[in-house]
Amino acid sequence: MKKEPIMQNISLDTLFELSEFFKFFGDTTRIRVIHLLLSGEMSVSAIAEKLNLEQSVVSHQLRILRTANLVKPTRDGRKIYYALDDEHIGEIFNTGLAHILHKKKG
Amino acid sequence: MKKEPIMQNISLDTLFELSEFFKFFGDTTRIRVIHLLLSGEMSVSAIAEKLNLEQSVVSHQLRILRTANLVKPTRDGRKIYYALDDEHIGEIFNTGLAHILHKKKG
DNA sequence: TGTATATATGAATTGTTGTTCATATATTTA
DNA sequence: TAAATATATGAACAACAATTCATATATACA
Repeated sequence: MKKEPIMQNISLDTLFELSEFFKFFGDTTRIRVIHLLLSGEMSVSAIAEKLNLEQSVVSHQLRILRTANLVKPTRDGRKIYYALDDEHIGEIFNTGLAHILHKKKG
Repeated sequence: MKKEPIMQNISLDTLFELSEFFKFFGDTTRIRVIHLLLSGEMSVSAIAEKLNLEQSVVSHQLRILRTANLVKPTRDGRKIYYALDDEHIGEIFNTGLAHILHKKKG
C-alpha cells in the first residue's frame, strides 16, 4: 500500500518546529544514543561505555534530548536511567533507516 | 496497530549515514522546500517567490538536496523544475509532522 | 550576435553546534 | 562527615553550515 503524500497547509511555525525536531536525529552521537535506547532504558555510564564516548559528551547530548522530551530520566540511587519518551521516535528512526537501506541496495 | 520498535544490529557507518540523512530535514529552508515539492515539481524562481527567499538561497539549498538525491532537476527552456526524487521523503516528512502535531495537542 | 532571463556557484561572513576540560552537584557508603 | 561514584554543567574552542553578495553559466529571443 503506497501512500501518496498530500500537502496540507502547514504554518511557518510548524515547519520550523518540524525542522528543529529532525535536527535531533541529525547528529551521529544522538542517533547512536537513540538507537541504543530503542532496546530499553540505560544509565548514562552504560551508554557512554557501550558507545565508547566520554561521559560528558553523553550527558550533554542527553540534556538536549531531554529538553526536547525525546528521552526521560529516572533516578535509581546515583545512577540515572534514560528511556525514550515517545513512541513515535522508533517509528521515525525506522522510516529513515528503511530509506537508507533501500538506497544501499540501489 | 502499534509497532514495537525492535533494535537491530546497525553498523556505525549506517548510523552515521542515517544522521546525515536526517540533517537534510533539519533546516527550515530545506523543510519548506520539501514541503512545497510535496504538491509537485516547481521551478527555482517559483520556489523562491512562493517561499519569499532569495534565488541564491534556494539554489544553494537545492544543490544540497540534489547532491543527496532527494530532489531531481528537469530543464525546460531556461527554467529548471525540481521534484522530490524519492517516495520515502513524503513518508518521513509526514511521520515527523504527526509527531509535532500530536505533541501540540498535549 | 547582443541582451534579457533563469539558475548556479564561489568567497566572505556570521551564527550555530559538538566536543573538551574542568568543576559542580547529588547520592551512597565507610 | 569524608571519600567515592554518577551525572550535570559552564566556558572555551573548533568545526560546520546558512546566508549574502557578486559573478558566472546557460538558454531564449530580438
